[in-house]
Amino acid sequence: MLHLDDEDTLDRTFAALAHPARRAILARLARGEIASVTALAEPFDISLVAVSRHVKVLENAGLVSRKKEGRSRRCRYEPAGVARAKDWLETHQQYWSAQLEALSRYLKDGE
Amino acid sequence: MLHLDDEDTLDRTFAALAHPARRAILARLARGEIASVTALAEPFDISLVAVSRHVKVLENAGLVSRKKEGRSRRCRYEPAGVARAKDWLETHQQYWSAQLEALSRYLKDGE
DNA sequence: TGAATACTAAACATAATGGTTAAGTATCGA
DNA sequence: TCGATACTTAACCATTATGTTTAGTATTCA
Repeated sequence: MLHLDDEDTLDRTFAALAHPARRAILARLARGEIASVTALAEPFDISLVAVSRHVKVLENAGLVSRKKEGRSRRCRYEPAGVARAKDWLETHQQYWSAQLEALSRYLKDGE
Repeated sequence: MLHLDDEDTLDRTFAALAHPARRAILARLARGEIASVTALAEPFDISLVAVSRHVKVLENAGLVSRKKEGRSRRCRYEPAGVARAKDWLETHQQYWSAQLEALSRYLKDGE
């Protein structure tokens, strides 16, 4: 189950998650809502242009997809992106857990 | 916001994870190794100064801790940071799953 | 057709990131 | 005490990120 995940993709994924507005947008879409850019922008004090670019960052990270529908865009959650980030974290968390006992022993001896 | 988790902390955590060198350092420490900055820098082509700052970014995000030990620093993995990031991802993944299930029921029942 | 809507793109200012080298601090070892 | 070691800090530079405003494109509606 060792998938050679593209480092750049992981970079873009974590970087996309590192901004509160983008996390808020993603959280909203993750609830199942399929929203336009204008609708997504509504809670924010920043310009629509800025929100549009936040959505683009999420899209480039594979966390969100955008489909043109008339003159608006239907933005939707893409579960694969979040799964990718979670997988990376879990891999290393699990590895750590497996080694926890050995580490614990080491710390006792070393300190 | 709704949850207690500091948005800034989450920003720093995800931002810290968004660089391949920092992920590599974190992955190494997550295996249980407690390494000096010099040891951590060894596999990289960048300067020790650059690595030292990467470790600092990880430290500021709560992913790693550094303890002075003689003239070197013992860097160690801090599980809380990774857990924080994973929790955020899981929360929103679960939201989506819950909604999906509800939608599925709705479609089956026709109401 | 012409105005309004829902964006996206371009151009710009400013701040943050990530690298460098040079200099400073603390500790160890002879 | 003096030099080497293991860093950190400072100063600098290039690039990227995030916001702005203005302009452009596509679509809908009167």
